Amino acid sequence: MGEHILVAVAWPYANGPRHIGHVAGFGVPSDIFARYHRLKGNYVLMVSGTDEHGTPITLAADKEGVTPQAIADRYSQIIGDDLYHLGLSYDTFTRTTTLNHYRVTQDIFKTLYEKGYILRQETLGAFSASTGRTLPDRYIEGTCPICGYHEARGDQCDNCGHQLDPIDLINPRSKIDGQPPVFKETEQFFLDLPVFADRLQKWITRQTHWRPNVRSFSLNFIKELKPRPITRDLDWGVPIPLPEYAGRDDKKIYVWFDAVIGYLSASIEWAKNRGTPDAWRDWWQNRRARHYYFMGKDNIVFHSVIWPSQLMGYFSDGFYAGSAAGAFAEVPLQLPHNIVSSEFLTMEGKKFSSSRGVVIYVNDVLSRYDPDALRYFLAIAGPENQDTDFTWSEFVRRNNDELVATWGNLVNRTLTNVYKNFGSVPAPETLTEGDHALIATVEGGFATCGEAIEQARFKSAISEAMRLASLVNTYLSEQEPWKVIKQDRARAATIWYVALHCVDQLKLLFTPFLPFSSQRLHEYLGYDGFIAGPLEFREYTEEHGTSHRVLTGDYESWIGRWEPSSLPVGQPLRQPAPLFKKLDEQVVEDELARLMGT
RNA sequence: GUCGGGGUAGCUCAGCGGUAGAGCAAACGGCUCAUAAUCGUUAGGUCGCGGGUUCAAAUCCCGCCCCCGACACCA
Repeated sequence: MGEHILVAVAWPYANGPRHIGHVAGFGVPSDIFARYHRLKGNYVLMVSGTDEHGTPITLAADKEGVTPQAIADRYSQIIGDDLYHLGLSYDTFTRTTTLNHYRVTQDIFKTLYEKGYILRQETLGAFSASTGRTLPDRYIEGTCPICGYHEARGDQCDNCGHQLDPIDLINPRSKIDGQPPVFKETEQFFLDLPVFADRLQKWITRQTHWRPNVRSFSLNFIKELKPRPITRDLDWGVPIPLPEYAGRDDKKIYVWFDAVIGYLSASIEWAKNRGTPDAWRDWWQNRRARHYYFMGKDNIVFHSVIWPSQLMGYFSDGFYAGSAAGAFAEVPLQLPHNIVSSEFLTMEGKKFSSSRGVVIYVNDVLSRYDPDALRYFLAIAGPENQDTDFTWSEFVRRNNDELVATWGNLVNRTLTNVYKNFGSVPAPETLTEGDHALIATVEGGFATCGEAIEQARFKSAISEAMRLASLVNTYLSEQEPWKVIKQDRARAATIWYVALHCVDQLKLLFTPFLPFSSQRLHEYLGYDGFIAGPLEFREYTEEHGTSHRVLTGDYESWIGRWEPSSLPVGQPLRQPAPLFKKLDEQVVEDELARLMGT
């Protein structure tokens, strides 16, 4: 009786390695959510990929004298590796430069165009004198016509704060090569957002389960909708699928229009790769499916307004949705059920900034620390409701004083005692009232933590699991089974059985957050099989001959369930080892020195 | 500038109309099975500033200060 849950995760932009702020905002939260729903027995489809079009990638390519594709290839590889090492369990993590993605994007563009939702309009654009490419407003600087500030940007003056138009700048010049930009008339395509305004307004008004800031912000945004340009004068992007643009390389679909389509195209790719090409419809053309989108606060409206408009316009038409048969026929593509946006992570009190060296890359952290240590920090101290600060001393403290001391130590003291004294799960005698009470409280975590995760309150969920772990520590301190065993071996066996049973429950409660250590614990407890198994990369070749790598996993074979488990009495334990590593205080200094050095 | 979010104990954060909360840090005590881990007790805040509404405000309203984001061609 599982539900169909689409977990749609923001697409990291492939112009560099990603820092921990990115995975804090949407990576770890979305993975917690997906893993939880799989344990619940729901049908989860978790998709994302690298976003590989747009101006910044072309600039990086120019700078290095390579092709945009080469830049995208390099960083797609690095970003995919990061997500793999962090254990983010995508069903499909692909890329926007696949043939499949181009086809889906073009079908949506073409369908919206034919249905009259895309307008054509002449606009005045700024172009680089040297390359002829579009110069985005923010890449133009000049003197502010209002305050005279010499380094005002084309979109805004940082000195007086006024919004500007690049044509108004005095002595405008390109930030890239210093040349004055060339202004000329150029045709662009616009998504006619105002025609969706009424439907958007009614739809969003009904979404009372959205976080209040997302909902009110979106409602406010749609009060002043204007047609939005969805093409750019660039040679890097998805080609415009109209006859008059066939073979032309000067105008492409805008990166934001195609990036959100990735949620759909990746789902279609997943189904195809799996050999069940229509399976994506179970999520996208199933009125009971629920779609959850995870992203940073900077791109709420792309998910709450613009992407829904694209979906409303496409509806049940076009090549993909329109080819549905049977129960899926005429069913429109489903709109988001919830938009889970995060705030931002800062670093030692400052905004992350790659160019200024204020940055901690994911691969850098994972080369020295366990993924669960980072996942723990991001889950319990991440920017869920407000900006939060990452500091190395806080990272070390959370790891040592909370993860290691409370949960790691509970597991370690329990396993080493039982392994040494009994070797297998000891048979309990009659449980006392207190024993039953503790078990009931810990098992209550499936309801309380589960409810918090469903509401995307991840900090609250993992805090509750930690609280339950410390209750078991208290229980052991009070019961003192290491003393009891000297007089009453049967009672000591019972106490250790109770503790071990609780550890077995906590293992499951922690699985969405700390999959690597929960899997190890699962094995120490003598179980076989995966509750959180390995992820894998698979290579897929498309019709035109190029291949790309997809991050995925065999999640259907995992065996954990989000419900109390019964540890079999007599099950032999395996030789235990500490679940987590305690970090030396020295790492704080070392890491800070490393930051200064970069 | 306009709109939205945030400013709560030394630190990181929760609470968001009804006698100020958690974790860590601090002080004291217990335990010694466990990665010198753990358990208990105590201490610690005029909840950014100034007004207002209310029997009652961290919580609602108004103004101000500071931080963050959006404001359409950066993603």
